[in-house]
Amino acid sequence: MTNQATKRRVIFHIDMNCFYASVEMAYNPKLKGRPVAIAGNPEERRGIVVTSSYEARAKGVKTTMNLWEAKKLCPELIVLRPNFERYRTASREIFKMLSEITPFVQPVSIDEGYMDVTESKGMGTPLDIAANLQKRIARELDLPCSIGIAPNKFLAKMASDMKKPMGITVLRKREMPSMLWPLPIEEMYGVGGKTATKLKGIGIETIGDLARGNVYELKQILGINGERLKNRANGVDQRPVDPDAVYEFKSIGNSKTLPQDTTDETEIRALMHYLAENVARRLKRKQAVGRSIQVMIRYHDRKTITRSKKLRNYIESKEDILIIANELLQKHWNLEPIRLLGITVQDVEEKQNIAQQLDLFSYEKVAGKEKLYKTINELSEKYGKNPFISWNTTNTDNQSPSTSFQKDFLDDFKR
DNA sequence: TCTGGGGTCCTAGGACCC
DNA sequence: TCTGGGGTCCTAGGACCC
Repeated sequence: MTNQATKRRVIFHIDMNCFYASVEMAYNPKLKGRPVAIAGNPEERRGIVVTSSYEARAKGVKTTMNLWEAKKLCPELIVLRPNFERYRTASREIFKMLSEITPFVQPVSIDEGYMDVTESKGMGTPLDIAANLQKRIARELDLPCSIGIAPNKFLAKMASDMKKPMGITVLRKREMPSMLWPLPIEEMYGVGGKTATKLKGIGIETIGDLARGNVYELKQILGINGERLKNRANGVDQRPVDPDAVYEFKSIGNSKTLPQDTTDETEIRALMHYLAENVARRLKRKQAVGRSIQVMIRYHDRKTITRSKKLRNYIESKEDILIIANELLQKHWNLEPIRLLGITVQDVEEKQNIAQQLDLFSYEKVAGKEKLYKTINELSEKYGKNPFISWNTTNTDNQSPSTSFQKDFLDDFKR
Protein backbone atom coordinates (compact mmCIF):
# COMPACT_ATOMS: atom_id res chain seq x y z
CA MET A 1 0.00 0.00 0.00
CA THR A 2 1.19 3.48 -0.75
CA ASN A 3 1.63 5.84 2.12
CA GLN A 4 -0.89 8.58 1.41
CA ALA A 5 0.52 10.93 4.03
CA THR A 6 4.06 11.06 2.76
CA LYS A 7 3.35 10.68 -0.91
CA ARG A 8 4.11 13.67 -3.10
CA ARG A 9 0.86 14.88 -4.57
CA VAL A 10 -0.04 17.00 -7.56
CA ILE A 11 -3.11 19.14 -6.84
CA PHE A 12 -4.93 21.51 -9.19
CA HIS A 13 -7.17 24.36 -8.13
CA ILE A 14 -9.45 25.49 -10.95
CA ASP A 15 -10.90 28.96 -10.57
CA MET A 16 -13.33 30.30 -13.16
CA ASN A 17 -12.65 33.97 -13.89
CA CYS A 18 -15.59 36.38 -13.16
CA PHE A 19 -17.78 33.32 -13.62
CA TYR A 20 -21.31 34.80 -13.86
CA ALA A 21 -20.18 37.67 -16.08
CA SER A 22 -18.18 35.29 -18.28
CA VAL A 23 -21.18 32.97 -18.73
CA GLU A 24 -23.32 35.92 -19.79
CA MET A 25 -20.65 36.97 -22.30
CA ALA A 26 -20.44 33.46 -23.70
CA TYR A 27 -24.20 33.48 -24.04
CA ASN A 28 -24.32 36.92 -25.62
CA PRO A 29 -20.96 37.73 -27.28
CA LYS A 30 -22.02 41.34 -27.87
CA LEU A 31 -21.26 41.89 -24.17
CA LYS A 32 -17.60 41.01 -24.66
CA GLY A 33 -15.18 43.84 -23.94
CA ARG A 34 -17.85 45.85 -22.16
CA PRO A 35 -18.33 46.64 -18.46
CA VAL A 36 -20.86 44.11 -17.22
CA ALA A 37 -22.14 43.58 -13.69
CA ILE A 38 -24.39 40.86 -12.36
CA ALA A 39 -26.52 42.31 -9.58
CA GLY A 40 -29.59 41.64 -7.51
CA ASN A 41 -32.86 43.34 -8.28
CA PRO A 42 -32.05 46.96 -9.22
CA GLU A 43 -35.60 48.04 -8.31
CA GLU A 44 -35.09 46.93 -4.74
CA ARG A 45 -33.06 49.07 -2.43
CA ARG A 46 -30.78 46.16 -1.59
CA GLY A 47 -29.38 45.56 -5.07
CA ILE A 48 -25.67 44.80 -4.91
CA VAL A 49 -23.01 43.70 -7.39
CA VAL A 50 -22.43 39.96 -7.27
CA THR A 51 -19.77 39.74 -9.98
CA SER A 52 -18.44 42.07 -12.65
CA SER A 53 -16.31 41.82 -15.79
CA TYR A 54 -12.69 43.00 -15.85
CA GLU A 55 -13.79 46.06 -17.86
CA ALA A 56 -16.10 47.02 -14.98
CA ARG A 57 -13.48 46.26 -12.35
CA ALA A 58 -11.07 48.58 -14.16
CA LYS A 59 -13.52 51.40 -13.37
CA GLY A 60 -13.52 50.48 -9.68
CA VAL A 61 -16.64 48.30 -9.60
CA LYS A 62 -16.31 45.66 -6.88
CA THR A 63 -18.27 42.70 -5.58
CA THR A 64 -20.84 43.57 -2.83
CA MET A 65 -20.80 47.20 -3.96
CA ASN A 66 -24.15 48.93 -3.96
CA LEU A 67 -25.61 49.26 -7.44
CA TRP A 68 -25.99 53.05 -7.36
CA GLU A 69 -22.40 53.32 -6.21
CA ALA A 70 -21.21 51.12 -9.07
CA LYS A 71 -23.20 53.17 -11.59
CA LYS A 72 -21.63 56.34 -10.26
CA LEU A 73 -18.17 54.94 -10.90
CA CYS A 74 -19.13 53.46 -14.26
CA PRO A 75 -22.20 55.12 -15.85
CA GLU A 76 -22.07 52.88 -18.96
CA LEU A 77 -22.25 49.76 -16.76
CA ILE A 78 -24.45 47.00 -18.20
CA VAL A 79 -26.39 45.48 -15.32
CA LEU A 80 -27.83 41.96 -15.62
CA ARG A 81 -29.95 39.97 -13.22
CA PRO A 82 -28.37 36.65 -12.24
CA ASN A 83 -29.55 33.60 -14.16
CA PHE A 84 -28.57 30.76 -11.85
CA GLU A 85 -29.96 28.03 -14.05
CA ARG A 86 -27.59 29.18 -16.79
CA TYR A 87 -24.63 29.18 -14.36
CA ARG A 88 -25.48 25.75 -12.97
CA THR A 89 -25.61 24.32 -16.48
CA ALA A 90 -22.21 25.78 -17.33
CA SER A 91 -20.83 24.51 -14.02
CA ARG A 92 -22.02 20.97 -14.71
CA GLU A 93 -20.31 21.02 -18.11
CA ILE A 94 -17.06 22.19 -16.56
CA PHE A 95 -17.00 19.54 -13.85
CA LYS A 96 -17.85 16.90 -16.43
CA MET A 97 -14.64 17.87 -18.26
CA LEU A 98 -12.62 17.71 -15.02
CA SER A 99 -13.92 14.24 -14.20
CA GLU A 100 -12.83 12.99 -17.62
CA ILE A 101 -9.27 13.58 -16.41
CA THR A 102 -9.56 12.01 -12.94
CA PRO A 103 -12.28 10.79 -10.57
CA PHE A 104 -10.56 12.76 -7.79
CA VAL A 105 -12.48 16.00 -8.32
CA GLN A 106 -13.84 18.04 -5.42
CA PRO A 107 -16.20 20.88 -6.32
CA VAL A 108 -16.10 23.60 -3.65
CA SER A 109 -18.55 26.03 -5.21
CA ILE A 110 -20.32 26.62 -8.49
CA ASP A 111 -17.15 28.06 -10.05
CA GLU A 112 -14.15 26.41 -8.39
CA GLY A 113 -12.82 23.02 -7.49
CA TYR A 114 -9.81 20.89 -6.71
CA MET A 115 -8.38 17.93 -8.61
CA ASP A 116 -5.80 15.37 -7.53
CA VAL A 117 -3.89 14.44 -10.70
CA THR A 118 -1.07 12.56 -8.94
CA GLU A 119 -2.09 9.35 -10.70
CA SER A 120 -2.89 10.94 -14.06
CA LYS A 121 0.64 10.65 -15.49
CA GLY A 122 -0.60 8.91 -18.61
CA MET A 123 -2.19 12.19 -19.72
CA GLY A 124 1.08 14.13 -19.83
CA THR A 125 2.89 16.43 -17.45
CA PRO A 126 0.79 18.40 -14.98
CA LEU A 127 1.45 21.53 -17.00
CA ASP A 128 0.24 19.80 -20.20
CA ILE A 129 -2.89 18.54 -18.47
CA ALA A 130 -3.65 22.02 -17.14
CA ALA A 131 -3.01 23.73 -20.45
CA ASN A 132 -5.21 21.26 -22.35
CA LEU A 133 -7.99 21.57 -19.81
CA GLN A 134 -7.90 25.35 -19.88
CA LYS A 135 -7.95 25.35 -23.70
CA ARG A 136 -10.83 22.91 -23.81
CA ILE A 137 -12.98 24.94 -21.42
CA ALA A 138 -12.25 28.06 -23.47
CA ARG A 139 -12.90 26.38 -26.81
CA GLU A 140 -16.03 24.40 -25.98
CA LEU A 141 -17.68 26.68 -23.43
CA ASP A 142 -16.07 30.02 -24.25
CA LEU A 143 -15.19 30.47 -20.58
CA PRO A 144 -11.86 31.64 -19.06
CA CYS A 145 -10.29 30.04 -16.01
CA SER A 146 -7.10 30.12 -13.97
CA ILE A 147 -5.37 27.00 -12.72
CA GLY A 148 -3.01 26.61 -9.78
CA ILE A 149 -0.68 23.58 -9.62
CA ALA A 150 0.91 22.68 -6.27
CA PRO A 151 1.64 19.83 -3.84
CA ASN A 152 -1.46 20.58 -1.73
CA LYS A 153 -4.83 22.35 -1.67
CA PHE A 154 -3.73 25.52 0.08
CA LEU A 155 -0.80 26.21 -2.24
CA ALA A 156 -2.91 25.32 -5.31
CA LYS A 157 -5.57 27.78 -4.16
CA MET A 158 -3.02 30.55 -3.63
CA ALA A 159 -1.44 29.74 -7.00
CA SER A 160 -4.66 29.93 -9.02
CA ASP A 161 -5.11 33.46 -7.64
CA MET A 162 -1.75 34.68 -8.93
CA LYS A 163 -2.47 34.96 -12.65
CA LYS A 164 -5.87 36.09 -13.93
CA PRO A 165 -7.50 35.72 -16.33
CA MET A 166 -6.46 32.52 -18.12
CA GLY A 167 -3.38 31.93 -15.99
CA ILE A 168 -1.58 28.72 -15.12
CA THR A 169 0.70 29.00 -12.09
CA VAL A 170 2.97 26.35 -10.63
CA LEU A 171 3.82 26.85 -6.95
CA ARG A 172 6.37 24.38 -5.64
CA LYS A 173 7.52 24.35 -2.03
CA ARG A 174 10.91 25.72 -2.99
CA GLU A 175 9.21 28.68 -4.64
CA MET A 176 7.36 29.75 -1.50
CA PRO A 177 10.03 32.22 -0.32
CA SER A 178 9.89 34.18 -3.58
CA MET A 179 6.24 33.72 -4.61
CA LEU A 180 4.21 33.31 -1.43
CA TRP A 181 5.99 34.81 1.54
CA PRO A 182 6.26 38.39 0.25
CA LEU A 183 2.44 38.65 -0.06
CA PRO A 184 0.60 40.83 2.49
CA ILE A 185 -1.07 38.76 5.19
CA GLU A 186 -4.62 39.71 4.18
CA GLU A 187 -4.14 37.99 0.82
CA MET A 188 -3.77 34.62 2.49
CA TYR A 189 -6.71 32.27 2.09
CA GLY A 190 -8.27 31.83 5.53
CA VAL A 191 -7.22 35.26 6.80
CA GLY A 192 -10.08 37.76 6.82
CA GLY A 193 -10.33 41.28 8.19
CA LYS A 194 -10.50 40.37 11.88
CA THR A 195 -7.64 37.89 11.76
CA ALA A 196 -5.45 40.27 9.72
CA THR A 197 -5.91 43.00 12.34
CA LYS A 198 -4.96 40.62 15.15
CA LEU A 199 -1.91 39.38 13.27
CA LYS A 200 -0.71 42.90 12.51
CA GLY A 201 -1.08 43.58 16.23
CA ILE A 202 1.79 41.17 16.87
CA GLY A 203 3.90 42.47 14.02
CA ILE A 204 2.89 40.00 11.31
CA GLU A 205 2.51 41.85 8.00
CA THR A 206 3.30 39.21 5.36
CA ILE A 207 2.70 35.50 4.86
CA GLY A 208 6.42 35.03 5.45
CA ASP A 209 6.13 36.72 8.86
CA LEU A 210 3.36 34.26 9.72
CA ALA A 211 5.47 31.31 8.54
CA ARG A 212 8.16 32.37 11.03
CA GLY A 213 5.67 33.31 13.77
CA ASN A 214 5.69 31.97 17.31
CA VAL A 215 3.17 29.11 17.65
CA TYR A 216 2.28 29.86 21.28
CA GLU A 217 1.69 33.52 20.58
CA LEU A 218 -0.41 32.63 17.53
CA LYS A 219 -2.48 30.11 19.49
CA GLN A 220 -3.04 32.71 22.17
CA ILE A 221 -4.67 35.20 19.81
CA LEU A 222 -6.29 32.81 17.27
CA GLY A 223 -6.80 29.51 19.08
CA ILE A 224 -6.25 26.32 17.13
CA ASN A 225 -6.57 28.32 13.92
CA GLY A 226 -3.28 30.09 14.71
CA GLU A 227 -1.34 26.86 14.45
CA ARG A 228 -3.14 25.82 11.31
CA LEU A 229 -2.48 29.12 9.57
CA LYS A 230 1.21 28.97 10.45
CA ASN A 231 1.38 25.47 8.97
CA ARG A 232 -0.32 26.60 5.79
CA ALA A 233 2.08 29.54 5.50
CA ASN A 234 4.86 26.95 5.60
CA GLY A 235 3.22 24.95 2.86
CA VAL A 236 1.89 22.21 5.17
CA ASP A 237 -1.64 21.07 4.31
CA GLN A 238 -2.60 17.38 4.39
CA ARG A 239 -6.28 17.73 3.47
CA PRO A 240 -7.18 15.18 0.78
CA VAL A 241 -9.18 15.99 -2.34
CA ASP A 242 -12.54 14.50 -1.35
CA PRO A 243 -15.00 13.85 -4.21
CA ASP A 244 -17.75 12.93 -1.72
CA ALA A 245 -17.57 16.13 0.31
CA VAL A 246 -20.09 17.79 -2.00
CA TYR A 247 -22.77 15.25 -1.02
CA GLU A 248 -22.22 15.65 2.71
CA PHE A 249 -24.12 18.92 3.08
CA LYS A 250 -24.96 19.81 6.66
CA SER A 251 -27.52 22.57 6.39
CA ILE A 252 -29.97 24.06 3.94
CA GLY A 253 -31.22 27.57 4.50
CA ASN A 254 -32.96 30.51 2.92
CA SER A 255 -32.98 34.12 4.04
CA LYS A 256 -34.39 37.32 2.64
CA THR A 257 -34.00 41.02 3.27
CA LEU A 258 -37.37 42.78 3.30
CA PRO A 259 -38.06 45.72 0.95
CA GLN A 260 -38.38 47.87 4.08
CA ASP A 261 -37.79 47.19 7.74
CA THR A 262 -41.10 46.12 9.20
CA THR A 263 -43.03 45.10 12.30
CA ASP A 264 -46.11 44.13 10.26
CA GLU A 265 -47.12 40.63 11.29
CA THR A 266 -48.90 39.84 8.03
CA GLU A 267 -45.80 40.64 6.05
CA ILE A 268 -43.59 38.69 8.44
CA ARG A 269 -45.85 35.65 8.35
CA ALA A 270 -45.89 35.72 4.57
CA LEU A 271 -42.11 35.83 4.48
CA MET A 272 -41.79 32.93 6.95
CA HIS A 273 -44.14 30.95 4.72
CA TYR A 274 -42.07 31.70 1.67
CA LEU A 275 -38.80 30.77 3.40
CA ALA A 276 -40.16 27.49 4.80
CA GLU A 277 -41.51 26.54 1.39
CA ASN A 278 -38.17 27.24 -0.26
CA VAL A 279 -36.19 25.22 2.26
CA ALA A 280 -38.65 22.30 2.10
CA ARG A 281 -38.47 22.25 -1.69
CA ARG A 282 -34.67 22.13 -1.65
CA LEU A 283 -34.68 19.42 1.03
CA LYS A 284 -36.99 17.39 -1.13
CA ARG A 285 -34.85 17.89 -4.23
CA LYS A 286 -31.92 16.45 -2.29
CA GLN A 287 -34.01 13.64 -0.80
CA ALA A 288 -33.00 14.80 2.66
CA VAL A 289 -34.47 15.45 6.11
CA GLY A 290 -33.27 17.59 9.05
CA ARG A 291 -33.24 17.48 12.83
CA SER A 292 -32.68 21.08 13.87
CA ILE A 293 -34.32 24.34 12.85
CA GLN A 294 -32.63 27.72 13.07
CA VAL A 295 -34.26 31.12 12.70
CA MET A 296 -32.21 34.22 11.98
CA ILE A 297 -33.53 37.70 12.72
CA ARG A 298 -31.67 40.79 11.54
CA TYR A 299 -33.06 43.97 13.07
CA HIS A 300 -33.23 47.49 11.62
CA ASP A 301 -29.84 48.32 13.21
CA ARG A 302 -28.29 45.17 11.63
CA LYS A 303 -28.00 43.48 14.96
CA THR A 304 -28.50 39.80 14.16
CA ILE A 305 -29.57 36.94 16.35
CA THR A 306 -29.93 33.24 15.62
CA ARG A 307 -32.10 30.91 17.63
CA SER A 308 -32.31 27.19 17.04
CA LYS A 309 -34.09 24.16 18.28
CA LYS A 310 -32.95 20.60 18.10
CA LEU A 311 -35.75 18.09 17.51
CA ARG A 312 -36.03 14.55 18.64
CA ASN A 313 -36.87 13.36 15.16
CA TYR A 314 -36.24 14.27 11.55
CA ILE A 315 -38.64 16.51 9.68
CA GLU A 316 -38.95 17.50 6.05
CA SER A 317 -42.30 19.09 5.25
CA LYS A 318 -42.93 22.78 4.87
CA GLU A 319 -45.62 22.59 7.57
CA ASP A 320 -43.33 21.03 10.16
CA ILE A 321 -40.51 23.44 9.43
CA LEU A 322 -42.88 26.39 9.65
CA ILE A 323 -44.34 25.30 12.99
CA ILE A 324 -40.93 25.20 14.68
CA ALA A 325 -39.66 28.32 12.93
CA ASN A 326 -42.71 30.34 13.91
CA GLU A 327 -42.43 29.13 17.46
CA LEU A 328 -38.82 30.31 17.61
CA LEU A 329 -39.70 33.64 16.01
CA GLN A 330 -42.57 34.26 18.41
CA LYS A 331 -40.43 33.42 21.40
CA HIS A 332 -37.42 35.53 20.50
CA TRP A 333 -38.54 38.49 18.37
CA ASN A 334 -38.22 41.60 20.52
CA LEU A 335 -40.84 43.41 18.36
CA GLU A 336 -38.31 45.86 16.92
CA PRO A 337 -38.41 46.42 13.13
CA ILE A 338 -37.02 43.48 11.19
CA ARG A 339 -34.70 43.85 8.20
CA LEU A 340 -34.07 40.20 7.32
CA LEU A 341 -35.43 36.80 8.22
CA GLY A 342 -33.89 33.40 7.61
CA ILE A 343 -34.81 29.77 8.17
CA THR A 344 -32.17 27.05 8.10
CA VAL A 345 -32.57 23.31 8.51
CA GLN A 346 -29.50 21.83 10.22
CA ASP A 347 -28.33 18.32 11.04
CA VAL A 348 -29.36 17.36 7.54
CA GLU A 349 -29.17 13.75 6.41
CA GLU A 350 -30.06 12.06 3.19
CA LYS A 351 -33.10 9.83 3.63
CA GLN A 352 -31.24 6.74 2.45
CA ASN A 353 -28.78 7.18 5.33
CA ILE A 354 -31.59 7.64 7.81
CA ALA A 355 -33.23 4.28 7.28
CA GLN A 356 -30.94 2.45 9.73
CA GLN A 357 -31.26 5.20 12.30
CA LEU A 358 -35.03 5.10 12.02
CA ASP A 359 -34.86 1.45 12.96
CA LEU A 360 -32.90 2.38 16.05
CA PHE A 361 -35.53 4.66 17.44
CA SER A 362 -38.57 2.78 16.32
CA TYR A 363 -40.01 1.42 19.52
CA GLU A 364 -41.36 -1.77 18.11
CA LYS A 365 -39.70 -4.42 16.07
CA VAL A 366 -40.37 -3.67 12.44
CA ALA A 367 -40.23 -6.28 9.73
CA GLY A 368 -38.47 -3.91 7.37
CA LYS A 369 -37.83 -0.30 6.55
CA GLU A 370 -40.60 -0.38 3.97
CA LYS A 371 -43.18 -1.14 6.55
CA LEU A 372 -41.98 1.65 8.77
CA TYR A 373 -42.03 4.16 5.95
CA LYS A 374 -45.44 2.95 4.86
CA THR A 375 -46.78 3.42 8.35
CA ILE A 376 -45.30 6.89 8.66
CA ASN A 377 -46.80 7.89 5.34
CA GLU A 378 -50.23 6.54 6.18
CA LEU A 379 -50.26 8.31 9.49
CA SER A 380 -48.98 11.51 7.92
CA GLU A 381 -51.97 11.35 5.59
CA LYS A 382 -54.31 10.62 8.41
CA TYR A 383 -53.11 13.37 10.70
CA GLY A 384 -52.02 15.77 7.97
CA LYS A 385 -48.65 16.05 9.60
CA ASN A 386 -45.44 14.11 10.13
CA PRO A 387 -45.92 11.98 13.24
CA PHE A 388 -42.20 12.03 13.92
CA ILE A 389 -42.22 15.67 14.81
CA SER A 390 -41.73 16.35 18.47
CA TRP A 391 -40.37 18.88 20.92
CA ASN A 392 -37.46 18.42 23.23
CA THR A 393 -38.53 20.83 25.92
CA THR A 394 -40.60 19.81 28.88
CA ASN A 395 -42.34 23.15 28.58
CA THR A 396 -46.03 22.57 29.05
CA ASP A 397 -47.13 25.37 26.73
CA ASN A 398 -46.18 23.51 23.57
CA GLN A 399 -47.06 20.12 24.83
CA SER A 400 -50.48 20.00 23.37
CA PRO A 401 -50.31 19.11 19.68
CA SER A 402 -47.04 17.22 19.66
CA THR A 403 -47.20 14.88 22.61
CA SER A 404 -50.79 13.87 22.22
CA PHE A 405 -50.18 13.57 18.55
CA GLN A 406 -47.20 11.33 19.03
CA LYS A 407 -49.15 9.22 21.42
CA ASP A 408 -51.84 8.71 18.78
CA PHE A 409 -49.17 7.76 16.36
CA LEU A 410 -47.60 5.22 18.67
CA ASP A 411 -50.97 3.71 19.46
CA ASP A 412 -51.68 3.21 15.80
CA PHE A 413 -48.21 1.98 15.20
CA LYS A 414 -48.37 -0.74 17.80
CA ARG A 415 -51.38 -2.34 16.26
C1' DT B 1 -27.78 56.42 1.25
C1' DC B 2 -24.03 51.79 2.93
C1' DT B 3 -23.46 46.57 3.13
C1' DG B 4 -27.24 39.98 -0.31
C1' DG B 5 -27.51 35.21 0.29
C1' DG B 6 -25.49 30.60 0.36
C1' DG B 7 -22.65 27.91 3.24
C1' DT B 8 -18.69 25.65 6.78
C1' DC B 9 -16.06 25.33 10.88
C1' DC B 10 -14.81 26.71 15.55
C1' DT B 11 -15.53 28.34 20.36
C1' DA B 12 -17.56 28.84 24.74
C1' DG B 13 -20.80 28.24 28.42
C1' DG B 14 -24.35 25.61 30.72
C1' DA B 15 -26.74 21.23 31.60
C1' DC B 16 -26.19 16.74 32.69
C1' DC B 17 -24.01 12.31 33.61
C1' DC B 18 -20.53 9.32 35.62
C1' DT C 1 -21.24 17.21 54.09
C1' DC C 2 -18.61 18.63 50.44
C1' DT C 3 -17.42 18.93 46.04
C1' DG C 4 -12.80 16.89 41.53
C1' DG C 5 -12.59 16.09 36.82
C1' DG C 6 -13.88 14.25 32.34
C1' DG C 7 -17.06 13.78 28.56
C1' DT C 8 -21.11 14.81 25.66
C1' DC C 9 -24.97 17.43 24.05
C1' DC C 10 -27.24 21.73 23.11
C1' DT C 11 -27.34 26.59 22.02
C1' DA C 12 -25.56 31.07 20.39
C1' DG C 13 -22.40 33.62 18.10
C1' DG C 14 -18.15 34.72 15.42
C1' DA C 15 -15.04 34.34 11.46
C1' DC C 16 -14.41 33.19 6.92
C1' DC C 17 -15.34 32.03 1.99
C1' DC C 18 -17.75 32.40 -2.65
